[in-house]
Amino acid sequence: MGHGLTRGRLAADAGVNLETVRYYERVGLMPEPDRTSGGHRDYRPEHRQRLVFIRRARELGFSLDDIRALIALSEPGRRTCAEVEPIAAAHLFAVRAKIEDLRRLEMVLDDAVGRCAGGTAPSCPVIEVLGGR
Amino acid sequence: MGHGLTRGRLAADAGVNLETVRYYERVGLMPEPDRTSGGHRDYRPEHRQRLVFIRRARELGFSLDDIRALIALSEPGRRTCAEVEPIAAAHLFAVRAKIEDLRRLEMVLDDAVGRCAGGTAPSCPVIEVLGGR
DNA sequence: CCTTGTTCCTGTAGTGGCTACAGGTTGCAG
DNA sequence: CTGCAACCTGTAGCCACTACAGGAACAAGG
Repeated sequence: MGHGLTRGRLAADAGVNLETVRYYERVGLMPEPDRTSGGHRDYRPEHRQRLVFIRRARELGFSLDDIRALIALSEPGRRTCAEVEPIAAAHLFAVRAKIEDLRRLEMVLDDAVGRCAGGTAPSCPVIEVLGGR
Repeated sequence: MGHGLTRGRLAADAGVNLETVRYYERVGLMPEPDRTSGGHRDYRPEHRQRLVFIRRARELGFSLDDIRALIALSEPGRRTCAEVEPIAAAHLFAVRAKIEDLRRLEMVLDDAVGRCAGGTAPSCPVIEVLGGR
């Protein structure tokens, strides 16, 4: 009955899990599509574009709240850059902080694991780092 | 009535949220302590040591499942290193993978934000990266 | 037209690792 | 003995999904 895309097709096309589509609709990230006479969702190409947008933004680590804002700002007729930049810059900042955190923790782990590899010591360097015994 | 530590005291000493202590007990990471006559938890120093262990392991990014294993392996009388090393090494591997992911994404973001800063362009590089318009 | 099998529908519950709240009891200091 | 802080329990919420159960609709083959 529908002449557009089914939910399964849309999800596959955009590279997103089937259930995730319904979730995005529920939280207001995806607009409610038309329905077939039988009640099945009937998507159009703009839905696919929107879903790909969301997927890419998620891959870049933006939160769903950020993505809501980015979607609003990507509507035609907006002078976007000035409004988009702070969101992206804040996220970039957070990403860099996360990298720093992980690097510090990589060093501690690497050191402990390196000393661990030695052999059958009576106490383990990894456990020691954690304050055990 | 209790001559040990209260939950609040334990949590503060170990640098952990009050409610988190109860949560760790619920999921079997912290042993159930004795109770006062009135039903309040009454912790002893070994509880604090355990909680600090958990907190440090969390800071290093270990999952609660990993931590359960590490705790078991940190019991006295275990020849730990050979058994601890694979857990820590696997985690180190995951941390490095995460750093790689974040670095890739940092580059994409940095590039887009850099081009964004330019000014009042008609279309925004960040939005373009995401496939919008 | 009818059957078959896949996809879809809805609502709900679970994941990890907490955190927060409500409504009530206990502990302790003044 | 009063007052209030800290505790008690159970439960719900957070994020971003993912999975399931029980049933209806759709597309293709006979």
